[in-house]
Amino acid sequence: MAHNQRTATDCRSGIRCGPTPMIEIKTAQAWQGVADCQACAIRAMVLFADLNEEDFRSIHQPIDDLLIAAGARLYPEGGPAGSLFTVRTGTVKLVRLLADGQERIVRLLRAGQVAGLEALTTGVYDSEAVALEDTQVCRIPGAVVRSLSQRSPRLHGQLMQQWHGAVREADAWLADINSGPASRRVRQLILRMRLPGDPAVVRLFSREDMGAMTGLTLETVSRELSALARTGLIEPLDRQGRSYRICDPDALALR
Amino acid sequence: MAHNQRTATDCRSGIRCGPTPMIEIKTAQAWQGVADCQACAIRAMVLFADLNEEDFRSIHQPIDDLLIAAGARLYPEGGPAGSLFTVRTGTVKLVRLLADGQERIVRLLRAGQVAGLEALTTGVYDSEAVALEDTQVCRIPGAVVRSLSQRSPRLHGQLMQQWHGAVREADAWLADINSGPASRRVRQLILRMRLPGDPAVVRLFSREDMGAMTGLTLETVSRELSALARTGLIEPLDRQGRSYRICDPDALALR
DNA sequence: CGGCAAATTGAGGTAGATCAATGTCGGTGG
DNA sequence: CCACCGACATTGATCTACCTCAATTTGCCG
Repeated sequence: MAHNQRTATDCRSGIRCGPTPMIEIKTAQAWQGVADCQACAIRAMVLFADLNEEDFRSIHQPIDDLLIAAGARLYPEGGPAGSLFTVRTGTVKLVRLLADGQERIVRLLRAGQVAGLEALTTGVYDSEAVALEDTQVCRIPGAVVRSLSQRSPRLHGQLMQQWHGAVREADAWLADINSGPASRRVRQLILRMRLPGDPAVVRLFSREDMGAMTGLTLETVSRELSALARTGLIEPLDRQGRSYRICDPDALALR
Repeated sequence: MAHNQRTATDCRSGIRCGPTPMIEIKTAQAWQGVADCQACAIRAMVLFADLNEEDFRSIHQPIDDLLIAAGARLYPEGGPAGSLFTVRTGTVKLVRLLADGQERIVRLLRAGQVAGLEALTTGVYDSEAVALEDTQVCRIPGAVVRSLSQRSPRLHGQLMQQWHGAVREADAWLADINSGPASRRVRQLILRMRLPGDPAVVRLFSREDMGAMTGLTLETVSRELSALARTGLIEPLDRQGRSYRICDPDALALR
């Protein structure tokens, strides 16, 4: 692709707090928070899985529960990284701006993953984070995690796993959906975007975003999707091109 | 690129121990080892920078100093990850094998970086690691680092930095040298491969490896290099196409 | 000197980019 | 309720950057 100059969907608004904005969770209330988080989609916020009450008492900064509207930005590339964000529900894209103004989506984060781990080290966000749909996150000050991770071996282990997951994702992103012909890229992307609850269904994104993920133009992505639908490997479930039924997963996985 | 079927340089030999094979470093000798490592290229083995003698006494498994011959493999993709490897000198490529037999280089590791951090979590290597040139590494059992990292806050911090560096590298690999037209990819790769000691000189690799790094064919890489040399942005320093002088860094960096 | 591996260069074909038109959905206002 | 509008997906027609295939060239080593 000879870099298309179009810019991605506008993210005009900053962080927007939803119905339950800025819920402060600290000390005694923290247990409530943990209980909530353990209840929330599977592993979300596992970071704090085994902290004890004393640990929570030592937290002197607020942990906020935020609802990020679709298209809103969690933080900008190069911005000061004060907090990390555990994704509870929804999807976050990590975007890097190229020198020529193009945007490249380097990774997606979903429930249980953490955005902004940079807050633990350099203090500068390496990429922009934007919600792809309405998304719930917990905003945790980096200092909180840094100090707790010294004390709690299991938090320490969870951080390792988060980092490892990020590296794995990044490598897979390159090897799976940014390698080979257009058809393979789109097919791999589809397989990765299956709903955890129902693997026979995918929720996709704007063709522009899908292009920024695969390194293709939006037109090529659209054509490939149409071709897959025509061949019967997938079947549209709506008329906006966002949901598809996967009819033949094995055929999609072919090379 | 419609996936070229050629396979990468053969890595027939396994790990080969060089002139100083299997030097066991433990307990009392460990201090020697640390001293050596601090002397070795800049930050190599910073992982152990601030451990004390008691920490070293608690190491019950051998830490080996290995010399990996160019082309030899440290570990295979999917293999059991028992150890991690700090690179002291040389260059290691991390390779992922695609479904169609193609190989994709997802990252390079140089002095001060660590290969096989997976040994700290899943215990399975996510990618193959192969020395691109004669390379010195320290092989450290994952169990050693796991247990020490509980005790030493600074080792803990060093691990965070290593993970973060890996993610940054992976993202940059995608955004910088796997995006945009062929010329840009090759130029970005050149800029990244400058010698730390002399930023006006680059050491490159086989055109095949460079293709696996950029997602281009070896012919395209060769053509782009020739074009850059013809335009005077770079100048060959040998006749094997491995070393070049960078004449105009700013022009190389252009978009 | 001969043989091999790797780099370079050339000629032609093609996958995907580009430019452009049309179609579809959802919202808004009369 | 319908006409209009803007955003986005789809489809078509060309164009081109890169791949593919293939021939030379170059350097290295026995």
